[in-house]
Amino acid sequence: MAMHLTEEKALRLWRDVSLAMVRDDDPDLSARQMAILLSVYLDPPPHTVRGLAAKLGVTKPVITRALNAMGRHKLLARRRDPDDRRNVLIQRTLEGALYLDRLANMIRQAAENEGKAP
Amino acid sequence: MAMHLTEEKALRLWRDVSLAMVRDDDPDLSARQMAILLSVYLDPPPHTVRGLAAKLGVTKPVITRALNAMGRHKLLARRRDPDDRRNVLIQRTLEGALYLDRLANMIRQAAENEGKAP
DNA sequence: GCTGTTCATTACGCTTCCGTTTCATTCAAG
DNA sequence: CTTGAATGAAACGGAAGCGTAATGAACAGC
Repeated sequence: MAMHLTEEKALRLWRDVSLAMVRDDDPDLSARQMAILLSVYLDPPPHTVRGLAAKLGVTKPVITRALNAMGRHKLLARRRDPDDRRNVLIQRTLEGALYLDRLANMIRQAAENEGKAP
Repeated sequence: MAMHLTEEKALRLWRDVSLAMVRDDDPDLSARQMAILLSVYLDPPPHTVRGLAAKLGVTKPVITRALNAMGRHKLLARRRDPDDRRNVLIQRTLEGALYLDRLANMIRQAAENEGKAP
C-alpha cells in the first residue's frame, strides 16, 4: 500500500518532526549524523567507516567524527573487526535503539496529525 | 484519511530523505534552520524573531543567526515592519519556495518507496 | 520631553564541525 | 622479511553554532 502525500502534507510532516526535535532537550543530531545512525540501524551489517563514507558521499574523517560524537552519547559503538583488524565495525546500542524508537513515534504521530483536516 | 506508518517504515522514510539531503550539494540545513524555514512557509504571517524564538523554544540570537545563514542563501528575506519599526518581518522568497518544493518531492518519493514491499 | 520597556542585533568566549593532510596500524604480495 | 596498499584516526587551521550579556533603536506612558 503506497502512501500518497500532497506537497503540503509532506512539508507539514517534516515541520512537525523538526519542531519536536528542536523543542526537546536532547542535542540535535546533524543531518549527517542522522543519516549514519539510521543507516546503521536499518541496513544489514557489517558497517565500516569506509562503507558509510561511500554511502553518504563524504570523506572518512566526517564519519570518524560523527562516530565520536554519537559514541559519546552511546547511540552507536565501535568494535575492531577480529578478522581484519584494520576495519572498525559500527554497532548498535540499546540507547541508540531507544532514541530511534522515540524518533519513529514522533514521525508516526506527525503523520497521523497531517492526515486530519487542518 | 490518516496515514498509518509502522515504526520501520517511518524510520526508512526519515533515512531516505536524510540521505538525499546529505548527498546533494546544497549545504545541509540544521534542524533549527529547517524548523524555521518550514514554519515561515507553512504558518500564516506575520513572522517575527521573537515569535519564532518562542515557537521553537530557543533564544532570539539563535533566530537571528539562522536568518543570517538562510538569508545568505536567499531562502528567506528580512523586512522592517513599517507599523512598528522595532519588529523584523520574515518573508518568503522564490528560492526558498523552490528549495521546499524539492524537499517535498524527496519526502513524497521516499514515502512512495517505503509503501512498496521491501 | 523623559523614562522605562520591548524589539532585534552584536559582542564575547567556548564548543563543535568542516576538509585536507599526515600518521599509525594492519594486511597482502613478492 | 620487506614493500606497498588500505584502513581508520589524529592534527591542523578555519568556519559556524551556541548561550549569556551588552548595545542600539523604536515605542509607550506619564
